[in-house]
Amino acid sequence: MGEIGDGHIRAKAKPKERFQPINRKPTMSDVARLAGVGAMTVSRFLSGAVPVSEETAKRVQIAIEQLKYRPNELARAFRGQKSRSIGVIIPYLYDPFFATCTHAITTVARGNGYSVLITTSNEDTDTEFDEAEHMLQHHVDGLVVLPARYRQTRLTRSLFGRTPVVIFDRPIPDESFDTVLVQNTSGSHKIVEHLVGHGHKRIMFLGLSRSLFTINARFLGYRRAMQEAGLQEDVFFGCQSQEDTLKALEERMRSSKPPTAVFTSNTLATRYVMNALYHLGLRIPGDVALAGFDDFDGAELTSSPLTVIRQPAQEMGRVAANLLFERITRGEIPRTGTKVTLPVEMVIRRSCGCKHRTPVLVSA
Amino acid sequence: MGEIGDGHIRAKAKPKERFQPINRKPTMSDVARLAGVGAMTVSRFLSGAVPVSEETAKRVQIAIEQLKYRPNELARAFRGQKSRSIGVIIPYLYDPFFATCTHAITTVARGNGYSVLITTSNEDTDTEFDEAEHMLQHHVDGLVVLPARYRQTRLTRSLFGRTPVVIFDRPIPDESFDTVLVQNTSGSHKIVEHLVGHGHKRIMFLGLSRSLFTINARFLGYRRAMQEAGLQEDVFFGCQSQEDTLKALEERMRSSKPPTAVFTSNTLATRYVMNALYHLGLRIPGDVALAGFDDFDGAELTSSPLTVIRQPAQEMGRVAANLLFERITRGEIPRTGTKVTLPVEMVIRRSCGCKHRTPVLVSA
DNA sequence: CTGTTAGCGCCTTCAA
DNA sequence: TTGAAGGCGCTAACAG
Repeated sequence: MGEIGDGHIRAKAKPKERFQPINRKPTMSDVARLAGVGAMTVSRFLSGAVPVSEETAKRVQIAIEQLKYRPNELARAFRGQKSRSIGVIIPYLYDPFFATCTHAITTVARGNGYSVLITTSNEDTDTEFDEAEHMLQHHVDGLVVLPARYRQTRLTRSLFGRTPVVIFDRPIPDESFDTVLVQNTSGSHKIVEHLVGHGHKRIMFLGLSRSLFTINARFLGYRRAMQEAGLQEDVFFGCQSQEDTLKALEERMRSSKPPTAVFTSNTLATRYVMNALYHLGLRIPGDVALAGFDDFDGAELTSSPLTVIRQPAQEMGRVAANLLFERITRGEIPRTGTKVTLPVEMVIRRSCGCKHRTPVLVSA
Repeated sequence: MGEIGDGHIRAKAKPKERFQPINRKPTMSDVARLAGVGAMTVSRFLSGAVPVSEETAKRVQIAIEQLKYRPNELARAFRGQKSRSIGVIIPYLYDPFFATCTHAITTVARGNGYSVLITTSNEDTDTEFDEAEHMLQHHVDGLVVLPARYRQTRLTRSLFGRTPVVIFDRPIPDESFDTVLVQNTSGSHKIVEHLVGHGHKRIMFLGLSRSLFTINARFLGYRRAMQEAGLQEDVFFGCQSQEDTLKALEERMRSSKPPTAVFTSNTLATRYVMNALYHLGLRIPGDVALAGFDDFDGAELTSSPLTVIRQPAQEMGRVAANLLFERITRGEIPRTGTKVTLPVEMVIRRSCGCKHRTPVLVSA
């Protein structure tokens, strides 16, 4: 008793009701009552934007601590019509490349005082659509989407209304979205050129499917490099599984003109090919040289450290997030989205035939 | 004109205001007005819990589609005092193990109609604390936390109040939290036993620091296995970097009684050791056998496919999320949390000296 | 089966 | 510098 604010309990409060009724989180007016001020004063104290007298501030501060008051972000978001959260939709979280991008996004978001709502589409366009809906219902202030690749995307500008969206890693037809990509084509062009430089004439390309944007773009780089060198293409699409890859590779290697070098267009294909080569008893780079698109943890530990094109995953995430926050801040949706294409690097190790003991980086 | 509901526009509506005023997302009452019903009818139609006449339902349905109405989850959450979202705090998203766990958590969450708010602590206890605060302000209905390991944790039951929390992978002192772990000790015991079975007498242990729960637990498994075999320990803590690891390993390998086998207690140590051995010109398993805790993508591609203990990352995530949702549903916070310890598997490849061409799984 | 009222916690607006 | 009123969109509780 005798506490500051004692006399300010509203008359209509039931006798048993103390400052912090059990089982209910303290609200701003609880704090206000305890501090003997109006709720608005507490609000202003919290926002810091409007001056509050020192004396009052102290009382409010004490009340907040006493009640362990935490502002209700839900109410804030509801009231303010903005949630201060962004959504991220990616195919899989366990893909190291996606995870790294996402990590960068969350870091930027934190820097802007934003929360990140995350979900996975499992590469399914329907799931992706549903999750986008879900995020919009949650009134995220913006979205970063790494679109699922199978079937036709269902993401359109009209779905998102005035909510900014940044499309990531794989473009979608709608021109109005901001998009962040990497140099898929010139990267693979560079690395195939490197293989050509080693004197290879028969360089095989392996990939999952030409219907995938990134894979196709990488294929085009390979094609261009081969054409420029006056060499004949040797292409296999269909690295669905270890078995398919092995079968395809075995057939080619047993042919009269087997490839002397192989270029794999993503990590999975690289893995499959390495296993297949091991299975076939072929040494890298002695029997076949190997180079791949996309670096991965452990690429330096393989029997022959891999030469690869490295994508700037962190940078991609950062750029995408910054682009998004710019849009959120500006509040305007462009008719034509910004397209950013980030450079990649070639990491020269030994699988291509180079002799370096340590990796060499080359911008591509 | 003549449209159903035309006559129901409230008189007080300004003349220019049509059903969907530009630049404002449609609300439930917009829908209600257009359908010529009360807002509650729309609410009930949406919830599906209370019957609505077929005729009315149709009108509401049409109005919803016409306005492209989307329920405002923010308002729902605010109103209902629950956000239908859970929070996940992990050290790094780009750690494949963490990412895989998180993926499983998001999958379970989606199954329950929940959203996932995710953030990273960067292994910093202060960041972790702040982020936990932040999530609580967002009124998440529950949290899964993979605690940062350095310094003392600042997470306590009182911080979270009545919000359920599941602690993950690394326990913290507070007994009241539900916790999901794996068999760190018995897993490493098993794999060291396996090395002993190969006839090794001098088996070295390498790890980052004994102050880390998981590393210490794995060390204890090593210690027990060595004691049981009557062998002498050979331990190095301090695999901070490639250099430190190389230095320590080099010294031991040049000694009069060099280890004939090495057990590494996490992926990073494994990587460092592999690089170091390569650098020292030692072959695996010819010169030194190697076995590690924690499997990783590509472990089968290394010059000598690695024998490892595999943690059930997906399963861990699933179990943790399910535990959390049980608590959320029940709504009661236990005095003493449930402790779940999941089994691990030994994946026998060739780095230990086994001759299998394909991996062999052994429960540990 | 349907409508009305009230209020969740906060902050904008207005008044003192 | 401070307070009071009102309403964001939704739904529980209570009529009808």
